[in-house]
Formats: sequence, structure tokens, C-alpha cells
Amino acid sequence: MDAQQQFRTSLTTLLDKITLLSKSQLETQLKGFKPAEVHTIEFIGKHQDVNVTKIADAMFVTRGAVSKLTKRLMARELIERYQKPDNKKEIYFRLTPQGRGVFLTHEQLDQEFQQRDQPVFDQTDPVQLQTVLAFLDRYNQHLDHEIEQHHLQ
Amino acid sequence: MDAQQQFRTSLTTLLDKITLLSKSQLETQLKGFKPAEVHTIEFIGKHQDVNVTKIADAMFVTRGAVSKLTKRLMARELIERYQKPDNKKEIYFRLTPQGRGVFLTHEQLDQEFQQRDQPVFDQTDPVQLQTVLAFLDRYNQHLDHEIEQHHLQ
DNA sequence: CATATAATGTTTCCATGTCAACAAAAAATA
DNA sequence: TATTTTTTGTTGACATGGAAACATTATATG
Repeated sequence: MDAQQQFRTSLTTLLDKITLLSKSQLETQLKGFKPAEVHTIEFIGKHQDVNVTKIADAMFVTRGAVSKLTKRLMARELIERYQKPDNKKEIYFRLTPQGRGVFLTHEQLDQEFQQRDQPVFDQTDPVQLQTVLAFLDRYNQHLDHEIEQHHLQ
Repeated sequence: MDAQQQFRTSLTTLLDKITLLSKSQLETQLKGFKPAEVHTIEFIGKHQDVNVTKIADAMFVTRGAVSKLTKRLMARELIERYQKPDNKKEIYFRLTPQGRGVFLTHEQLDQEFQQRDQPVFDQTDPVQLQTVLAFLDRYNQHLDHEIEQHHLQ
């Protein structure tokens, strides 16, 4: 297996595992909340004047999905909607006190995830770590180039 | 931003870009096939004596989901089932000629993606490349440990 | 200013995934 | 060997996300 294939395989399994782990922990600590719901609460908690379209863009899902999701979250009184006096089209969301509770729990969990993986970073030589990060940066730059060439975005 | 955060950010954007680039090509060349379907065909094509449980483990989904997926693929005559004479419980899958067609198309697309990104790997010092791969391996091993500790899978 | 176009959010239909219960067979255990 | 436990695969109920059609409002254009 050449380097690129090995890289891709490692990356894929890495992300599958991270997803699996965060999902289960989220489910135990935030029982009754789906990952997408928590993610939405997190996004609303971190940004001002969030609407359906912004959430959809940030989460890489359709507006329809977000519309349903926010409806559920409002029914459970975790978020609430508001509008601005000069715009009758856009609908914004903010957290309710209950929603802020979920938000804080999630923040704590996120710190736990970081702590869970920190040993990997601590036990790696700083120079090697920089090599890894630099490589990812170069790869990202290359893809930026490709995206530009293919006239995407 | 610390190393872990930088690593996470780079990884996320890297994958977003890869998804964006491969999306349009996959849609034109493998029209009518869902990512999960192609992924399953790929897995069956690459491994011997694959059963529902193995696919589920490899794709991080439930056995129920795989059971339905393989049923669909069999209905479309892309895969077929077989058993071994000394085991009446386990059911294995292999590709049909049509399934191999899809498999090959996917392989070719994959090669195109590889060629697109090969410059990044060619222009990286082999020693540094090994550092990157070794880091990912260590990270994966760490997560394997975590998954085991949480009694997942 | 009037009209065309774009943006925004919702809903319906549909596909697909999870969960949980289940049956059958294999493996472990007494 | 007989019984219990585990493994394997399937199914039905349910939830959820995508696609597309739609209504409403904002923005661009003439």
C-alpha cells in the first residue's frame, strides 16, 4: 500500500472512530438528545442571529432538515424564535434557559473529548507534530487549488 | 490554537474539500448508486467471505441496516449470497458481474482522485511522510483503546 | 416605480438508518 | 452429552434527512 492509500485509510477509520466515540458519549451524557440536535444548540449558542439557512450551511444539511429540527427544538423549549422589526422573512433562533443547560453540558463534554485524545498529542515529539500539521496545511492548499481549477464554489 | 485544535480544524476542512471535489464526479459516473451502496460493493469486492456482521463493523452501522442494504443490492443483482457447507448460520456475499462493473468504475474514479492528490505526497519528504502516517496510526490505536474501554462494538 | 429574480422557510413524499424483538444456529459450559 | 449463552441475520415500528414543490418576502433590474 502506498503512502497516499495508507493516509486515506487511516483518515477514514480515524474519523469513523471519533464519530462512534463522541456519539456514544453524547448519548450517555446528553440522553434524549440526538447529535444533530446538540450540534444545532451548540451552533445557536455560539452565534448571533442564527437562521435556518445559516444552520443548514454550517451543518452541511438541507434547509428542510433544519426547519424540522428547529421545530422539534422549539416544541421542547430548548430554543425560541424571534424576528427583527425590519425583516418579515428571516426568522432567528436563540437558546432558552433550558437550551443553555444543554449547551453547557455539551461544552463540558467537548473538553472531555479533548482530554481523551490529548495523550496522543502530548506523547508526540513537537517537531513531528509540526510536520503533521504542516503536511495537512499543504494538502489543504493543494485542494484549494483544485477547487479553484474546477470552478467549484 | 493548540496542536489538537489545529489538527481537528485542518482535518475537518480537508474532508469538506475532498467531499466537494469528489461529489460531482461520483454523481455523474455512478449515477443511481448511493454512497453506502458503492461503499458496500467496494468492501465486498475487496474482501473474501464477507458477511452482514463484517460489513456492519467496517461501515460503523447496525447489522439491521446492512441486512436491508444487501437485500437491495441482491434485488438489483449487484451482489449474490452464498454459504459454506459446514455452517448454516453465516451468509456470505460476493459481487455479480454487474457488481464488478460498479466496482471497477469506482476503482477508476478512485485512481483519478489519487492522481489528483499525488503531487502532495510526491513533494513531501519520505521521512516526513512516515511521520505523518505513524502519527495517524498512533491516534487510531489510541481510539481503538478508547472504544474498547467504553465497551463499544 | 414596477416587475423579475433570488432568498427564505415550510411541507409532503420517500428512502434509509436505528432500535428492539425475534428465530436459528453455533459456541461455551456444566 | 445436555443446557445455556452467544452470535448471526431478519423484520417491523419509528425517526430523520433529502429532494422538490411551494408560498412569502426581499432584492435586483429595467
